[in-house]
Amino acid sequence: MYLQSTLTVARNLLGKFIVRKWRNQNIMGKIVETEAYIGPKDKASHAFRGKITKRNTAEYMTGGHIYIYLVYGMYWQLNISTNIKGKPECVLIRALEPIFPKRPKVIPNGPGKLCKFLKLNKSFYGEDLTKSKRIWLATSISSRQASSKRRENRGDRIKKSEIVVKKRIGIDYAGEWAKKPWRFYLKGNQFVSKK
DNA sequence: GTACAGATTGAG
DNA sequence: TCAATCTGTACT
Repeated sequence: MYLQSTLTVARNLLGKFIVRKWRNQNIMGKIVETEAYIGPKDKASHAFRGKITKRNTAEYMTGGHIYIYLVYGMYWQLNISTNIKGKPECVLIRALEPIFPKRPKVIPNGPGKLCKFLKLNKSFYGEDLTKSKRIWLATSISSRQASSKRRENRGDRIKKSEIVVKKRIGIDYAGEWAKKPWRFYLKGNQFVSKK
């Protein structure tokens, strides 16, 4: 799943569910927006030119690990490493559609707010999504909590025509790379970030 | 030790 | 349009 090319994974993640166990309840959201970062060639990647720092080592991990870091001193960014060990590629999760709670205080319609919604912080750095007991991915949701929207919650049924491809956000400094169409989101979904 | 950028956000 | 806010990194 996570070992394929980053662009493929970024696409495949759309419509999947993130489940986060927190205080005896499962916070859930459907992924509606992702971006691909493909180092070392990608200037917008933290691993541009193969740079290895303390901050970005998780990006080099084998697919399925969490790469989380702080930007602007305030906001966490949730990434999932992709491809094999040693390839600094990852997918940034930019927005979720809240499933539970359905009307959260913080709406996860942006990468910073998404981490607030899921109660994520540095303690998740390098977490293995395939093994973790506190956060994992699901392709569909069978829980009662999501039953009212069961029809929309078929995470594995995203059609190609429902995916919009655009250039990435907030990386104008990356020149040519900023124009790459490596941002994916679900057409018409109200929780996709703006700008 | 200091300087400074930064994959954002919400208020104005 | 713009400032808040702070960690990691690259310097001295």
